[in-house]
Amino acid sequence: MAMVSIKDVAAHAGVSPGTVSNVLNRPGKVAPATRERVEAAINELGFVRHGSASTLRAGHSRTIGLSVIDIGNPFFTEVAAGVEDVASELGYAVILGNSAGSPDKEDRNLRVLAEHRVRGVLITPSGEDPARLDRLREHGISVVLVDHPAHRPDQCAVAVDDVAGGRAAVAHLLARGARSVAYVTGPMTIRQCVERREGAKAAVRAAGLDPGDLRVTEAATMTARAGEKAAADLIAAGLPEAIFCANDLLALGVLRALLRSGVRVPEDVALIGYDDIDFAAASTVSLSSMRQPTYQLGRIATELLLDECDNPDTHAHQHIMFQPELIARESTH
Amino acid sequence: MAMVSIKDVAAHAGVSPGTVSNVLNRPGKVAPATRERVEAAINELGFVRHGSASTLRAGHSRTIGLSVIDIGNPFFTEVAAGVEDVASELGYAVILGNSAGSPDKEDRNLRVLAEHRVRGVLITPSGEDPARLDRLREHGISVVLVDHPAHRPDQCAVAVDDVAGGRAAVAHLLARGARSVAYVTGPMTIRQCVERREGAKAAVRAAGLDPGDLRVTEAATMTARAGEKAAADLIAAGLPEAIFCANDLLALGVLRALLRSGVRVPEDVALIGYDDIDFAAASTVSLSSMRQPTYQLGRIATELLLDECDNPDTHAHQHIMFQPELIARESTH
DNA sequence: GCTTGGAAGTAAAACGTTTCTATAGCCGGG
DNA sequence: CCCGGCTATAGAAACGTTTTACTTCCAAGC
Repeated sequence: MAMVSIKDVAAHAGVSPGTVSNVLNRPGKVAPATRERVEAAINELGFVRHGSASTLRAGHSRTIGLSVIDIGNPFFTEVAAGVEDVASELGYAVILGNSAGSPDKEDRNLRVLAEHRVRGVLITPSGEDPARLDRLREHGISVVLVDHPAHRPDQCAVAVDDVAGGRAAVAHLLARGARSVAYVTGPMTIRQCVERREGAKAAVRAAGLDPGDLRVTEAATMTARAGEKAAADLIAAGLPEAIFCANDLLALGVLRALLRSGVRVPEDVALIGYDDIDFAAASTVSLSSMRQPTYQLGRIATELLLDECDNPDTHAHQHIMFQPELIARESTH
Repeated sequence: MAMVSIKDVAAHAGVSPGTVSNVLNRPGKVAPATRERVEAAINELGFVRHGSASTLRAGHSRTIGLSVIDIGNPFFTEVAAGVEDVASELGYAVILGNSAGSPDKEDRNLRVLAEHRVRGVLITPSGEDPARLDRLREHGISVVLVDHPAHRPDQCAVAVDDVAGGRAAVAHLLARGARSVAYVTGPMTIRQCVERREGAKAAVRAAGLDPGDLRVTEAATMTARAGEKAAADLIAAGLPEAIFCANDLLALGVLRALLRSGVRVPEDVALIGYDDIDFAAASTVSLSSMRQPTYQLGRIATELLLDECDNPDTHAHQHIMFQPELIARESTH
């Protein structure tokens, strides 16, 4: 419980607290001899700077927030890895918030981040209400959107083209000869789900079919378990020739349920997922998917955020849009 | 940038700052009428409490740290989900640190947590140096070990019996008739890897074989990619009849490499992993594994930590040891 | 020899809370 | 009518830093 403060260090080294602070923050401003004496005192006493006091006085912290929709989804894990790498390179700590798809929980998390006076927030918003994010900005907290287009011009965003992804996925299924396609999606409150559906419809239309024929099955969550349930529903209602899932977790669940029911993939039904998580390649029938530059998404978003924080004058807001890539595997052979 | 402070709220509501603080922290102590007036002022002005100031004055924060070895491993993700759920139920924020297996990085993360004056730390230590954790305790930061036995009696720990797990896994392989077994492990600096090996040796010995015959292949990281490489080495050196992998990520990599080389699983080689991550059941050949109560690990560790923080007087330190469970699937049929 | 200027360090104020002590107002009992 | 004992609130100090303005010292320039 030895609360060693900057004063103790100062006394021990025979200097004033201000000088210790200078050693910590602007070592160039203090004479080498004194600096060494102070550093020795710091080590001897086991001094650890009190971050809150520092934040309070300096008016800003070296912490950023990361709010994701589902920490159990490898997609977000990989984003988080990219974020963490950049943040720790630049000496920032990351506070993680998992909204679990609930706007309420997301709100609570954002409030916690606001109270911590984080420098900035990286968020994959689960709803479509920009007002909450604007409120953060009013408190001087920068916001960068991850896997989501910008709400406004004076804001950075890093996204992947979901309409194009949905189109490419379904075009691939149709090119294999499928005439009836089902879309298994998560909640339609999630933007990605909506846009991938729009892309899917566009592909159906482009093939000269009726986009209204795209059968949409909405699962409550984007998990493998929900995928199994969706597959059961599809089987009960009569299977289409091909299934497009809004993410790989759903697709893996669908695949498991289909195989358990004796449905052959891809012979009876072709299947494609989205995200190309590592496990897609390793699954029972290896899963076709739409690959996204996930780790890069996290890295670049963090670089943008920290640039905005550290160089507010020269910072130029950017809207970055990646293109997803089709990875064809056994499930659509 | 409107920095609304407690003083502004006080002025707006016609009370003193102390009263506003009471409304925030001990609403019972203030008359209903005044409370309402203050709450109205808070909403009207969009006041957000400055966490750093609060932490500084109160001497403690409502934040805990979580330090894991590999955030990309679904095992830790699920632990993190348990941690996050409990923490957010009790109004705590979680700062996540990913050591990526490097003790250096872990040290840096712990330093960040110490500076933030987190209330406590949950950690799956990547090395075996208790001194660093003791240093945290000296700063008044409680520590609970996750998936690791306690270093000392006055400390909580939640672990799973890795020796028993290793023994059960290899006993299962031997019961299927395998005479030669290889152990594909991560770095031997990781305790889990060592103990699972001890268990494996015990099982070999119990079967009347020479424990020295357990072939050990050490991978640099516990990832699927490292597993693929380990499998290549095994193939080059001559395959055993069965392979036990220290976790499912390694096992999935081994499986992928074996199948690609035309080795049949389980006909030519039986394979078992560890952790029973979700994807084990969904893989090409469904993977046998040792299941651990992962989510519970995170939940219980957090409950212990927060109990230690919130009720230091009545808190009783606990060492909890779960038993893993064998899940047999196709890969060991 | 006197000024000027710079380097090195000190002293004190400030950041926004929480918490302790003090005080004002009120009620009921004697 | 007064006083003890409440409750509700005010006021001020303190938490550990950072930062600004200031002092001291010394060397160089004239």
